[in-house]
Amino acid sequence: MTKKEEQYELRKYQILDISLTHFIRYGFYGTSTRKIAEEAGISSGLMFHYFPSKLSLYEALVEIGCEKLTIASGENELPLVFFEKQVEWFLAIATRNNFASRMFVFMGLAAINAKGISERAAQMIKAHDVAAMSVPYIEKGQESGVIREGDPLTLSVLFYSSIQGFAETLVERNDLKLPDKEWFLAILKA
Amino acid sequence: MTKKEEQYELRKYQILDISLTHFIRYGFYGTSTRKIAEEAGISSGLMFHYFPSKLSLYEALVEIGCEKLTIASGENELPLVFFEKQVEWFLAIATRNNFASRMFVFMGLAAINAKGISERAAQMIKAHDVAAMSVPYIEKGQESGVIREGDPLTLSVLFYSSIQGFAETLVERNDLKLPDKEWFLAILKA
DNA sequence: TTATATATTAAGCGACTGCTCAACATATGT
DNA sequence: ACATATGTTGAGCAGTCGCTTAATATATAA
Repeated sequence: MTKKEEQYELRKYQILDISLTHFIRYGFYGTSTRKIAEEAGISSGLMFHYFPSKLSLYEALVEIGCEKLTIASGENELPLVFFEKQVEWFLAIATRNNFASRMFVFMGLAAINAKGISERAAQMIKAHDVAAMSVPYIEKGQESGVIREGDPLTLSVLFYSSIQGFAETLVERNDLKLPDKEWFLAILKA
Repeated sequence: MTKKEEQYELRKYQILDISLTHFIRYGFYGTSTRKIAEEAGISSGLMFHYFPSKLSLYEALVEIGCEKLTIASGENELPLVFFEKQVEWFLAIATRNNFASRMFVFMGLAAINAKGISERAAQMIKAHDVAAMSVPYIEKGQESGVIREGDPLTLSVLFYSSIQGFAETLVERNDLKLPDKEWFLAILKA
C-alpha cells in the first residue's frame, strides 16, 4: 500500500471515529459535517471526498455496526453455552471505552430512530436482529428444560435488551463495575 | 376554568404530545418547530406563544418525564416487594402505547444525549437517578440474603437497564408479548 | 522533468432553521 | 357597545446546514 492509500484509509477511519461520537452526542441531524471536518483538521469540502454525503457516513457506521456486533453463531452449541458466550463477548468489549463500545450505544440509538433518517439503514438493522436470530436457541433450551418457559422471542429480546441497556448506561457512567455474567443468564435460566 | 383556559391547556398538552413523538423519531436537532406547529394545526409563530423556545419544550418534557417516571418509594418495604412493584408499575404502563410509554423511550434517549442539548435537562435527569436511589434496597436485600451478592449500584443499574432496554424495544416492535415479572426479578434474586 | 491523477481549499448556493414582530381576529369584562 | 386583553397569523431576519465547484497544491508514473 502506497503512502497515499495509507493516509486515505487512516483519514477515512478518523472521520468515522469522530462521526460516531458526534452522532451519539448530537444525533444525526444535530451532527454537522463542518464540525466533523474541523475536528479532523480538514476543510469542510474534503469531507465529501471521503464520503459522498452525511447520510452515507451514517450508513457506513450502521454497516460496520452490523458486522462488528454480530456473533458467530456456533454450530449446534448448547443453548446456555451460546448465551454465555454472548455475555462474555459483550463484557470483553465493554471493558474498553473504544470504538466498539461506542458502537454499541450508536446501534441502540439507531434501532430507535433510523426510520427517521434512512430507510436503508433501518432495513440493515432490521435484517440484523440478533434477538430474533437467537430464538431457536431459546426454544431448544426450553425443550431440554434449561431455559425458563414463556414466549421465546420476548425472552430473547429481554436478554439482549438488558445487555443493550447496560451498555448504554456504562458509556455515560464511570462509577460502574462490570456485572457478573451470571446476572444476565439468570434472566434465561429455568 | 373558562373555555379559554381549557383550550389553552389542551393545546399545550397537544404540542407536548406531538413533540414527544418527533423528539423520539428525529432527535432534538432534527425536530422542526414548524413541523410540530403544522401537525398541531397552528401557525409556526403560535408555537412560541405556548413555549418560549424549542429548548423549553424539550426541557418541559424532561421535567414531566422525571415526575411521571418516579416511583413512590414505599416506606421500609421489603426489598423484593419494592422491586416487584417497580416491575408491575412498568408493565402496567407498557401495556398501553400512550404518552407514558413513549416517555419511557424519550427519557432513555435523553439520558444519553441531553448533555449535547441542555445542561439543565442533563442535571434534571442526573438528579433523578432511580438506579442510584434504589441502592439501599439492594443492600438491605443482600443483608437478609434475598438478593444476590455483588456491587449494589451495578446490580441496580442492570435491573433498571433491562426494564429501560425492553421498553425501548417494545415501542418499535408490536410482535412482542409482555414478559413475566419474575424474569426481571431473576436478575436480583439470590 | 513532465504529465497525469489525486488531495485539498475556500467561497458560495439554495434550502431550512429558530424565532420575532407588526398586524389582525377573537373573546372577555364592564 | 365598547375597551381591553389575549389568540393567531404569516412574512421576514439572521444564521446554519449539506453540498458543489473552480482553483490550486501535491504526489505518483512515465
